[in-house]
Amino acid sequence: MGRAPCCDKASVKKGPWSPEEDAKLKDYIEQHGTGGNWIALPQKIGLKRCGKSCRLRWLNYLRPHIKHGGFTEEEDNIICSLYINIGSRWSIIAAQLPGRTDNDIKNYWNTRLKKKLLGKQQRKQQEARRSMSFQKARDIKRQNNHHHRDSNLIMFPAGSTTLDMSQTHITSSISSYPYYKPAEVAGLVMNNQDDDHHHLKDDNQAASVRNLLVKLGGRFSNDDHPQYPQPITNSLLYPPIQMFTPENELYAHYSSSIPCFTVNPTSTSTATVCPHQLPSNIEEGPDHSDMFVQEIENLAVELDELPQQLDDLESCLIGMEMEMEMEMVMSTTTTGTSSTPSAESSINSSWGDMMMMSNCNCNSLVYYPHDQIVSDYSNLI
DNA sequence: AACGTGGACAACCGCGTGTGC
DNA sequence: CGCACACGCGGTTGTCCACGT
Repeated sequence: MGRAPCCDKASVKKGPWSPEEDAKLKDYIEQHGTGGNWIALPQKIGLKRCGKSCRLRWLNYLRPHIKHGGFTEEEDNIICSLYINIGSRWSIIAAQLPGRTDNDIKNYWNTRLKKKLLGKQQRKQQEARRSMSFQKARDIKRQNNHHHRDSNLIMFPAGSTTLDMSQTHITSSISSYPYYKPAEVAGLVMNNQDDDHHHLKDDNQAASVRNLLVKLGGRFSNDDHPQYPQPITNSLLYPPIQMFTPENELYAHYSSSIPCFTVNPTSTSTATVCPHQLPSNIEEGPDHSDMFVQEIENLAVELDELPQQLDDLESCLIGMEMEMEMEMVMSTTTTGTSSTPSAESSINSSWGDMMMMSNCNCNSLVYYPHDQIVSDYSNLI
C-alpha cells in the first residue's frame, strides 16, 4: 500500500510548460485566485497538469515580481550567512530575499555559490597553512611546556609510555604561551548565532563526524586512554559559541595541519587521522556523501603540499631537540639531579621522532612517529 | 558539422506537516 | 483520536544549451 497519488499520472502532462499553458494559468489566478485548492485548479482551467505542478509553476515562475538570475553580492552574502546558520532551509532563506524563490536559491547555491565559497575557503586555508607551518612547530614545543606545567603528564605513542614530568626536574624556560589551537590557525573558527537547528542536530552531527574520522583511520585520545573518560558527542560541539558543522570543521582540521587532525579545538577529545590510513573501501553515511567527497579532494591537495611542510617541521624538530637537550643539561647542572634513566631514555629516543598534535585541554598528547609518516607518504606518492 | 560534456535551470517526486471531519 | 486530504518543502532528476574537441 503506497501513498495515494495526488492526480491521475497517466492523464497529466509532464515536462516544460508551454506559453499557452502559462497564459491560461496566469490569467485564471489573476482573475480568480487559486481558490485554495491547487488540486482542483487545473480541471477548472482545462489544463492537463497536476495541481502540484501548477502551484510550482505559479510560485516559481508566473507569480508577479519574481526575479530570475542576477544575484547581487549582498544577496550572495545573505544566502551564505543563512545557509551557514540554518542549513538548507531554502524557504526560510527565500523569505529574506524578496522576489526570490526557494527553488531559485537552491539551484543558485548548488551550481554556483557553493563552489564560490569553497574556492575562497581553500585559498584562505592555503595562505594560512603556508604562513603558519613554521610557527606551528614552535607552538607545539611551547604547548608541551605548557602542558608540563598543567598536568605533568605526557602520553607517548606505541607502548603509551607515560612520564611523570614532575619527577624529571626539567624546567621550562617558556611558560607564558597560549595553547595552540589548529582551528584558530586555520582562521575558520566562526561565530555562531544561538540557533535551534544546530542544537537539534548536534548529537547526530558529532556521531557522524566521529564515525567518519574513525573510518578514515582516525582515533580518539580517550579510546586509548580510558583513564581520561570523556563524553564524545557533546565534547565535539561545545562551547556553542563556536560554529560546528561537519563541513567547516572537517575542512578546517583536514586542511590546517599535517598529517594529523583535531576534531574540535576546544574538545577534550582528540582525534588524529593520517592520510596513509585511508581504507580502500569507505562506507560513508548517505547524509554526508558530498562532504565526504570534498574532504577526500582536500586531502589530495594536502598531500601535494606535504613535502614542503615536512621539511619545515623537520627543521623545527631539530631545533626543538637541541633546545630540549640544552634544557636538560642546564637543569641537571642547576639542580644537581637528573631525571630517572628510564624517563630520560624515553625522552631522548622519542622526542626527535615525534609529530605532535594538540589537545587543548591537555589531558593527553597524541604523537605519530615521524619516520612512519615520511615513509607512508613516500609510499603514497 | 557532429558529437560529447558539463553547467544552469526547470520540473518532478516523496515525505512531513497541518487541518478539517 | 484517527483518518484523509492538501500543502509545502527539500532532494533529485530531466532538459536545454553553450562550449570544447
